[in-house]
Amino acid sequence: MKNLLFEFISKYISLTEDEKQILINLDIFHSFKKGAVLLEEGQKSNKGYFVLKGCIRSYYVIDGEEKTTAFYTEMEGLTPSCVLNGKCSKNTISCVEDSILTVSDPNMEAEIFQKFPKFETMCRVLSEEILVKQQLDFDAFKVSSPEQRYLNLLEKRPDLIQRVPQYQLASFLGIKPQSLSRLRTRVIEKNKNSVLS
Amino acid sequence: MKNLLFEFISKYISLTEDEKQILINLDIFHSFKKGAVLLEEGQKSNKGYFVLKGCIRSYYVIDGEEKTTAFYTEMEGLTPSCVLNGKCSKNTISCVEDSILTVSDPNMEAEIFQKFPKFETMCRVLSEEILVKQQLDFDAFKVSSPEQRYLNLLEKRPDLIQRVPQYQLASFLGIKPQSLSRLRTRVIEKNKNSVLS
DNA sequence: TTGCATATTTTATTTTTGTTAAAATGATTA
DNA sequence: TAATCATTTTAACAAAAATAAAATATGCAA
Repeated sequence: MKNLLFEFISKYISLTEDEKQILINLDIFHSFKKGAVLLEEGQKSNKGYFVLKGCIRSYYVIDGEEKTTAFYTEMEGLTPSCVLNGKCSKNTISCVEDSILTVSDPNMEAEIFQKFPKFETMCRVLSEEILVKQQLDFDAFKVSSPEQRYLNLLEKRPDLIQRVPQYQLASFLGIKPQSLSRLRTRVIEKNKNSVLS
Repeated sequence: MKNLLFEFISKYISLTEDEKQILINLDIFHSFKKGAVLLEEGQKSNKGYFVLKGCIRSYYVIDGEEKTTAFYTEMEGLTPSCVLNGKCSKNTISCVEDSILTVSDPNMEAEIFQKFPKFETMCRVLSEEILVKQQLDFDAFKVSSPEQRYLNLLEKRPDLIQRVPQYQLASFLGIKPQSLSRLRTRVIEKNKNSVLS
């Protein structure tokens, strides 16, 4: 598991064995069972997560209904908003599958950044990359119809459609589960026709 | 104008006069006329922008129609995706108003980061803050109806509704100009009733 | 200033999604 | 296995958005 993390880090900076050992000594690797709650609505937390294996999701409960807004899978990281703004969380973070995650907090980061400035450089670069990626995702969401969003998801993250229940995908796509069900039959119908012709 | 920038920076780090002078010497302050294009679709660029005064927007041209996805106003910054991924830009960045911006590129950043590591810390923190803020915006967008999005914009960025043509706001809200027009009359109608009762 | 061209907003018709309710299917476990 | 709970599908109807077309506003040149 550790190697997954170091392989990922190696894309940005190179670490000596000593540096790796220091990271390991921070005891950041943790396993969670499917359904485990990492952050509960109304609570505060200073923990950030990085997915080595598995899948976690963020959701809000609005008028008694779960609204899923994000999924994080292998090699994706998440810092809940409450870590930075100190407010109570409006959303819940939980594991969709059994997962292996790294867990860290600002104190640990400060310690590492002080010891290895290149680690802060990596985090800056990573953060900027993710920001750009998310901006593109947001753009695509805005300019697309629900059907286009579904087709786009099918292309870009086909695994999610397998790993995650449809009613969670629906709010992730900004629509209701019933609409997603309808939309899918429509898409399948169209494909039939285009294959025939 | 310079003071606006230094005031902003002072929220994150403190700069000596020498450090400020070095920043000024980089010649990052530039004025642009309304309509000026900062980045054109299909082009590459390594320039990032920070708005000191004015307003710039990002838009895509899809099937001959402009789809506005973002506005940046005072004290907001933008790094186009092509700066990081090196690909041709899919969107256009242009000035909605006469604007005063800082313009920078990765080389300039590298130079500053090397001279003042605290500057890189600021950029990391800023980037993480913006990332969290954008995630919250994206979440709110997903769980809201167009009408709720409009009301939310009215509350959070009322200036935009004054500064920007309605058809640009529409795609920013993920709908067509026609729908926004109808939606507004609906909202006004509701307000009438609630004022009467 | 008028008149024209373009930009922007509004108004009708069609399509899609939301809503509510219920049924069908699938998974879990007592 | 039956019983329960979770998830997906289907149906009917209301509401909202997309599409298409018209109306209005704006900027600019003669």
